[in-house]
Amino acid sequence: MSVYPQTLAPVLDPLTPVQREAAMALGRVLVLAGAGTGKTKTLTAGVACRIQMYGMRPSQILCVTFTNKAAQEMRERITSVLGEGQAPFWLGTFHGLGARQLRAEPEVAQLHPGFDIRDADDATALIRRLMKAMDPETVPEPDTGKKCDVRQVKKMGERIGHLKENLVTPEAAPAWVRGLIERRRAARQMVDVEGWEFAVRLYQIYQATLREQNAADFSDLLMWPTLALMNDRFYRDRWSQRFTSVMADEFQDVNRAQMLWLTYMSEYSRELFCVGDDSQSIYSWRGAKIGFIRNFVREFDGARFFKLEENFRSTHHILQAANAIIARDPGRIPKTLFTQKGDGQKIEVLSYDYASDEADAIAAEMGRRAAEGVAWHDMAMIYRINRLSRSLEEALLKARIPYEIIGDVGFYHRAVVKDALAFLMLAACPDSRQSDEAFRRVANVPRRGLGAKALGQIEQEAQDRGLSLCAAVTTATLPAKVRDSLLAFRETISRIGQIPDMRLCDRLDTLLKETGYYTMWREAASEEGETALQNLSELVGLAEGFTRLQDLLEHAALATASPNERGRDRVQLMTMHRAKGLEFPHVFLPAWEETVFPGMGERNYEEERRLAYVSLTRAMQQATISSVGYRQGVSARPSGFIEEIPAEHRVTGWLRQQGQSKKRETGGRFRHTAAALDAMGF
DNA sequence: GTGTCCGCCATTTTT
DNA sequence: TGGCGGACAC
Repeated sequence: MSVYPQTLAPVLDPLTPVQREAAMALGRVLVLAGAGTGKTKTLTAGVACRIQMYGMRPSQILCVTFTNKAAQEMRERITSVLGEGQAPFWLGTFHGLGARQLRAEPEVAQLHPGFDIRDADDATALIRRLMKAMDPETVPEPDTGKKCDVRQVKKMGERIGHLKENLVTPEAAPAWVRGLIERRRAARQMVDVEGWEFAVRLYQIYQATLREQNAADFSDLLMWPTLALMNDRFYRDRWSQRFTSVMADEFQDVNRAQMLWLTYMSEYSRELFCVGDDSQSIYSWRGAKIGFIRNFVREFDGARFFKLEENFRSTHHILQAANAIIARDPGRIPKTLFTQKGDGQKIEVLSYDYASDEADAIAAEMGRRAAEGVAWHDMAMIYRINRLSRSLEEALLKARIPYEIIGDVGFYHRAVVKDALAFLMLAACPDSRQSDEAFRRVANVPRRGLGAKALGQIEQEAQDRGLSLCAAVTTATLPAKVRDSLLAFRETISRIGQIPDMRLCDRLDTLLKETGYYTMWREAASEEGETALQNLSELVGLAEGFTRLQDLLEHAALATASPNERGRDRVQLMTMHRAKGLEFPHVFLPAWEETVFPGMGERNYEEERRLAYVSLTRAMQQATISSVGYRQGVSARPSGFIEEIPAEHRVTGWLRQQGQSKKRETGGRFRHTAAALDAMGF
């Protein structure tokens, strides 16, 4: 056993030998951490070792995660172990750290200090607008025949994102796409040539517009620093010499830009510590490249490799089921989870006639378990697609079971909140093009008679005279009524914007008051208006914590979680993707049917398999899989994944089954507990 | 020109 | 079930 300083005992003593060795390892390190094997714990210990054992300063450690939640958790853990101020200064999400790096030298993205960060919604809105503005005939019309419907906009947004993930600038895009088309053709794959060519043109206009507005989208935050690291030796030296160690969480999910960023940032130190699990790679559709984790050891000569296989979460049957399913994932790094917990319960496999039966039965069983003392929040329903939550929700409502759907629109993405921030933005710089999008958003809220025509006039005027939209209002040719109301609006906004020494939150409150925004919602006198007002007061309260507008805006763009208190005692509902990283004693997995799960098309079959692995390994004590014979009027058959679970680890019917449904006797294979039937009123 | 109603359509979504 | 685009009426 290795020797380590006494101060590290609280961190290292509780670790397993492999975890400890991994945490203490230096150089290029890959820790393959199976589900529930203490990934975060090991990473945290790694940070602690670097500081306490190897004498690195917290300011010299770069530690990156994907989610704010993970970053926050790490920060808390490190602080609790090493003390206040000991967490790395450069600890955050890829986007958060990229933003920080870009703020330091915005010129690498051809931006100016104080640039704006556009979230996904903003970017989509901009793309939609630009697509509409482009010659409509050049917009590719797929099967639907619609001009530029949501799907088309989404697809184009994805393509632009794809280009950026691959570090393709607008200038380089035409050649790159030509290459892509060639490659696909050579591989005899279908290529949407016209669509891609359109995407390139759109990308160029989109990026030019962002630049004009001094704004960066999410992908920019990483693409431009990475390009600078790649192409500018001095930039690279400057940045990589800052860090004696670079550490990454959820490494299986990194895309090309992120991988290169990590590589360059650690070029000087040659210290790159990555933790992840290739079996939990479920974001390929967002650009994640599973190859980076699978080829890590080959890629970096002399890299050290550790495998964490002892699971501290689930019981034996659950792990065996998960192991059996993931064992068939081709190309995986072999890994077998084991536990010292007991056998536990076998996986329950159930089938029903209809989706409503399934939902009712799950609700009833949840009620039963709650009656036996299981807390509501210790039970979760995890499904493949959001659409399924509706029927499940209905059943829970009917059974009066408290539930919470994880994955609703985050607080900062709500329209009201974005409106409010737009007022602030507009007030801060009405005469800058940077606030053009803010103007578009709220100039007509509440209604000031500004429609497409009038906006067109303003746009024209702004274009001709090089003004911001807000400034162009003064001289644009507009109907008198519209002009007057907009001028009044403009006056209000800039007056409040210029009040000196006003706190951000007070300014916001005043803006909302005087622009009639509060009144609009109050007069709506609807439930929606009610929550809007609540959100607004919440936002005003939140703004108290910020001095600079830019900080509030950045926080709003990069943060997602609602500031609401979480963890009330409710059953948790979420998608499989959302469930990654979480754990629940009781997990229900409905709709394991072919075409639902695995989803349609065999293209991403391997990833669907990994989703099965992720889903099953969320369960600590009991996992219940179900399927139905008919869903939405069409017959369905059980997911192939079900029979991949060895028979000795699964059982058909509720484990504590007490009786069979009379109603189902004819069907034969449909079973329910007596309690479930009672609850259903049979 | 703008506001409103209707009908169509949906994977997964860490930032 | 809801978000969006498009067709209509003021």
